[in-house]
Amino acid sequence: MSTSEEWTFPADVDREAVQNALVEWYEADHREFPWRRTEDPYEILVSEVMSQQTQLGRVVEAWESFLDRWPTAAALADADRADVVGFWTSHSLGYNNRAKYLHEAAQQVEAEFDGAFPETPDELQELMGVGPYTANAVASFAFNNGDAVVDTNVKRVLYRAFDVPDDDPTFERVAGGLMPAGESRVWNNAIMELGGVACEKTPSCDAAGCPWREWCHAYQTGDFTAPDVPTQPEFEGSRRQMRGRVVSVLKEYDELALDTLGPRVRVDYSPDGEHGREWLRELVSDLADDGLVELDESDEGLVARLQR
DNA sequence: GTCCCGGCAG
DNA sequence: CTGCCGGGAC
Repeated sequence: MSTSEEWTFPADVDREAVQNALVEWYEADHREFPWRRTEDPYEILVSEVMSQQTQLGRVVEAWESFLDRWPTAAALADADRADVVGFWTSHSLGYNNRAKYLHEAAQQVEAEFDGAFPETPDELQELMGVGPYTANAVASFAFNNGDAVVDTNVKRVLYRAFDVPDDDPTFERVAGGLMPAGESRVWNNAIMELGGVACEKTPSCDAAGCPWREWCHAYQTGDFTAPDVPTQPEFEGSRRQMRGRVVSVLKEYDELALDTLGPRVRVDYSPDGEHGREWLRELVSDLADDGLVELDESDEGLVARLQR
């Protein structure tokens, strides 16, 4: 195990051979995803946002029908927020905030970039919901103009193959240094493919024909430890689950009084109980602060609806 | 239970 | 830097 100070790429390893081996391995065979056949930055951004914390297999259908409904950034920018969030929840795409971010990003492209999609990682990061990973991914896959992406896959691969210390700035430096200049499109696809089908948590080096076996520190030593990924809190019964239910229920109605919404969110809802009106009002109020839900006074008291 | 091509707000 | 954000698949 090495430390992060002065970590340098192993001197006895031929970087160019490492690069070529991976690119050739990728080009010989890889999974076909529809977003790997487009260079439209909007279409790629949609795929990247959907892919965050959601398995790729489940994204394919959602991606196609999302683009069917909102084919361009301009079309999405004109959509109602409620429709975009409603689509998100009905396709079980997770974190509804990401639907809002995507909607906002589309509006930024129209308003701040005059309809011309940004092409550099720095400009892309100005879009809502786009951080370092997504910016480099879109710049790479749409414009072949990105830096090395660093996600949990890439970290795991570098950590195992070259014993890179588990430290974000080091991962970034090493990933950047390993990427062949001007080839971000194929490279970032290839290294993430490696993490996805060969160097998974439980690795399949031989079965997947990993192209780095001859250099791989883990393959040599048999120690396939991976960097720690913070384990997520329990989902069942969580606040996140309840938020999801609120959005999912509101999608089916124009508006709903809190005491009508409550029982559809929790079977044990009772207005004055522990998980009652106060609890629900706070939950919905936070969703309102997030821009996902609206909360209004009416004759029947407080009513909630998806935010337009 | 654990994983999944992160990012935002405080 | 920390807490938080959904939900299906395995």
